[in-house]
Amino acid sequence: MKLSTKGRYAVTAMMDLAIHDRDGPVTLADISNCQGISLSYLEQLFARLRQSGLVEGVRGPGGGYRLGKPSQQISVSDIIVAVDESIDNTRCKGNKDCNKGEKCLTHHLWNDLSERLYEFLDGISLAEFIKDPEVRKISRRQDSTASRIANMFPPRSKAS
Amino acid sequence: MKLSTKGRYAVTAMMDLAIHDRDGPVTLADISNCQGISLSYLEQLFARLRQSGLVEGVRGPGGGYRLGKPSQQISVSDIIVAVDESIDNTRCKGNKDCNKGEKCLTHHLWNDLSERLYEFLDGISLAEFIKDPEVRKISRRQDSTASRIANMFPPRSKAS
DNA sequence: TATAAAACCTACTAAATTAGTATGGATTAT
DNA sequence: ATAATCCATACTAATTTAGTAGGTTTTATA
Repeated sequence: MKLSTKGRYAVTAMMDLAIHDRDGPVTLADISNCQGISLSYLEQLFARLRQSGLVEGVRGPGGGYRLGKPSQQISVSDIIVAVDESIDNTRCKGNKDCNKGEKCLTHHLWNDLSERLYEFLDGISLAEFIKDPEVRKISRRQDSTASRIANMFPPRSKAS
Repeated sequence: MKLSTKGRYAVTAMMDLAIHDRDGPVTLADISNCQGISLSYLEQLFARLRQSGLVEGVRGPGGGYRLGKPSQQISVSDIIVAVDESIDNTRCKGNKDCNKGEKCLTHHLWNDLSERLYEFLDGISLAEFIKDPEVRKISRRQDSTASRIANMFPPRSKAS
């Protein structure tokens, strides 16, 4: 279990999808503008998310990405595991056979901790976030057609 | 809250100190040998840990590092915060004033998540790990004089 | 008191990861 | 046909992680 800005980008992008789930697909250009992440980098992240079945892409105009399954079934762990590579954290995987005895003891303890952390984040689903009162406000403000049209004239700050 | 191999090194090194707490100070050379981390890198990490009061150094022969406070009072969060720099994760700190409205909403949600994670890891102390049955076995095996002498003739693999 | 073990300190370099750029193709609504 | 969008690959830049090198200071102990 690793947690870096890369994972944060993926999680916040997925939150975005969850928030607008009923408004139809969200384009990466939107997320890029809204969250200040480069478009191509997002594409790389979403390639992974797609491979893991967490999102599905819709091609062509009006397309974008939408969640690959209900937000209740997508956990924070799922997202992080999808984008961060495996990390193979100790060689011996906590089997404590990598250097007989003490050397591996701390690896074993670390693996226990890592496992607890994973389970903790696995217990938090995307669905929890869209229940946030702030989210409901935003979400209500944008009916699907309005947001669709708005998406066609994005603010275009400077994020390519 | 960030979680990288750097944080892992610090946590496992601290576990080492906690395990051998009653055996007198543990040298960085030992940890370097046992865990395969370079000595100088450990020195850098321990400089931080010392600044945070999590460890105290004992100079001279027979010296090393020991815990700066009881293992019950040192949480995993404490350790990670000490070594990983702040990460200033979103500019606006979840105040949602960094770009009026939606842009910041996901930041806000991320901060909530980050906070929950922090609290989770803050609830796990070093003391919990040394209760592990494997640990007690190792710990019992090494009385203080034996380990002291052993430390003077380290295995010296290749870690400088 | 000389010696060596260790912490402590600083500057530099190497490796890995994260992030971004560039370019083009494939699909599809309009 | 056009343009919006996903999709894919290759490359570069920036940042972080990790290690190297060279010291100094402190201190137990022979």
